[in-house]
Amino acid sequence: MPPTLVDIARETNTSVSTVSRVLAGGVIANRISKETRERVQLAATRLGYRPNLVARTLRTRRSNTIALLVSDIANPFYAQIASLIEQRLHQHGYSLMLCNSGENPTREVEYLQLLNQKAIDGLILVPITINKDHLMQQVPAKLPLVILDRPIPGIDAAVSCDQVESARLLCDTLRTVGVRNVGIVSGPLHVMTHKNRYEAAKQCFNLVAQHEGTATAETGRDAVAKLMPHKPDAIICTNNTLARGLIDALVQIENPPVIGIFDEVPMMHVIPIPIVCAVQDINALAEGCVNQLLPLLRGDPKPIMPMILPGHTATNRAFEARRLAHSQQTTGGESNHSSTEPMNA
Amino acid sequence: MPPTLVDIARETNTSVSTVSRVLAGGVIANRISKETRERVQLAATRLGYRPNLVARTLRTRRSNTIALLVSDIANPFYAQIASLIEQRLHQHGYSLMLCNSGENPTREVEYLQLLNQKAIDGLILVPITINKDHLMQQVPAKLPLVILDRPIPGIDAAVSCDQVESARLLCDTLRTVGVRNVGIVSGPLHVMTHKNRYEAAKQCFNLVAQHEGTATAETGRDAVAKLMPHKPDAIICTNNTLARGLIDALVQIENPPVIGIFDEVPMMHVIPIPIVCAVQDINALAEGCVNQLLPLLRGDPKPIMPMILPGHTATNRAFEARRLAHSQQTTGGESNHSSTEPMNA
DNA sequence: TTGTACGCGTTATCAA
DNA sequence: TTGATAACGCGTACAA
Repeated sequence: MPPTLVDIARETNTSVSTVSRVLAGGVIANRISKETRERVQLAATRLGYRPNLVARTLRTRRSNTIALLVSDIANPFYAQIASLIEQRLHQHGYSLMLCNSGENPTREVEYLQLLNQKAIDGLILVPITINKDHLMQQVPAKLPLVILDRPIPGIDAAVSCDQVESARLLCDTLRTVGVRNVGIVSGPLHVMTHKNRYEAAKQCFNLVAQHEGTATAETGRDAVAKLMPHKPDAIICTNNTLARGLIDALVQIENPPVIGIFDEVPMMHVIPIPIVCAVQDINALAEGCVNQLLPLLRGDPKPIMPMILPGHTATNRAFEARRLAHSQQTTGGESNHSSTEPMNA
Repeated sequence: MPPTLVDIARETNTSVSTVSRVLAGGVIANRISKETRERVQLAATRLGYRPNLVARTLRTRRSNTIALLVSDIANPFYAQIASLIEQRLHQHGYSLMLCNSGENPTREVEYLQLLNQKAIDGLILVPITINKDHLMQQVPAKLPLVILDRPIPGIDAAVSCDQVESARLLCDTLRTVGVRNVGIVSGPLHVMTHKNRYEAAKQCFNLVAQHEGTATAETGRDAVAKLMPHKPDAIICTNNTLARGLIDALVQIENPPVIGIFDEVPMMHVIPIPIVCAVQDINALAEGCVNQLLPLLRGDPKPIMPMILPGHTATNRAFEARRLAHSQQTTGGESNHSSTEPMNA
């Protein structure tokens, strides 16, 4: 059994409250005479005292724990975000409870219930189908909450990339190599993210074929057979998991189309197919989350604004080569594209 | 304020103990008269009662929470494992606390301390430098503990891949394309994993150059300049993060060497450089972890054995092409390599 | 400056 | 079959 306040009190001939006050530190500890204070501290370290955080939580209703509820932690995008968030939170004395909804609304609700029961202090949420009312019904209104990546209208603490701008950039970049007819492979269109991206892409080009399925690599792989007969100039994927499957199947095909991807795909530079991705600044997203959350945790009443990061695109080397070829082929010049920076692995 | 046992007791004219017993369910609930039992259950659902898990934990010393302490959750290898573990644990009613040591021993110890204080029920650990004694000093001896990926001598609950076998397979496969002189790029050699892999590779080939650094993509990138002048037949990386940097820098070079990687690298198939990886069966690792952990949590006294999964290698298409070319070039035949299965993205 | 006593919400023990 | 009561370990209002 680890030592408790009682043990220290007995050891030092004081009471639990005295010990508690000493170990609380700061101003409250200064109300204790220097002499007993030192005696208590000595005994505490000698006994190797560590406060029981469960008891403390029960008493204070604060667990120093934040929940991160994402749709898929296996997705490198969320994995990297999780890593950064964990680091920052740890610096501030918070632990991280990892919750994976797996795009499953039931699991999402289950986890939201748990938050109250476990006295979780705050939540960083990548929501699924949920709308604001439905969400607020599951979660105490006062819970510090930051929405990540998929903004929900009406919730102010949110950080995401400018989806419209991203889509526009992606399409513009595709057009620089003469893309007109596209195929789209998407995840389930009842998911906001997929739907928005799908619509955005559809609006910009002549849609010659599409393939919808679960947001898995398998769907991306299957799309090849379905889309290629329509000879698209480009294939657009509504997320990176789909893209990975697509690319994997596509690389065996001679003269593959250009690929446009919402989100980025690892090792892009090394892939011999022209690719352009709408990348998100993962560092800024994670940083933004934490910076929105911390004031809320403190009860800081300063008004919070949704944080919308600018969109970017990144192209790989094969795409740049294609672009060069295309610009020479058309007019022979005017190569004045705002050069997108290379993606860093 | 959410309703408590007291509220239900008042509402139903019973006592907290009765309510507690009813809601405990199972055999203990059957000792309550059917009539009051139903009355209590009705009130509970009507009030929307949810047990306060913090209070329960304080009383029972069980939090239904497992900690997963990994070296880097941003690494897709651990991210995938985390995802699978989370799913399985969630099925069994456990939550997951995500801890990232970031290969930093201090952070590791900090987190180990927290486990006691938070009444965490079990730990899945990817250890850093720690040896058994040092570890057991930080962690209560009775804590259900499974070591993942980096076995520690003397700890029985462990699941990992056969490192020796993996290394041998990797080297054998490299030799099938005539590799003799190698460069090695490694993470810090005081880390067990890197050291073991380094030694294994060194033993099999003629080492012409090496580069050691932090286990980052940057180190991999830097290695190119340092290793290439020695014209190695192959470059071996002691993990996937290093490999990603290396490949990224290498793809711009004409006539790149073969690459051997401990761990796998995403999108391998699509990369136009010959690659062979020692892959690990992520599903089996995660499954193994949970299967070792659950009996320990139940206090099941059945003896646990370290679980060592067989090693595998995977090659990409470029490697297979090289292999074909090589076998034709040498003797013109005897192409009887146990064909390694293609990697699935 | 210090100590006493209560409450956080549960589970568990002991009587009735 | 039930209820009163004591923990679990901590923080804190109130008293001294």
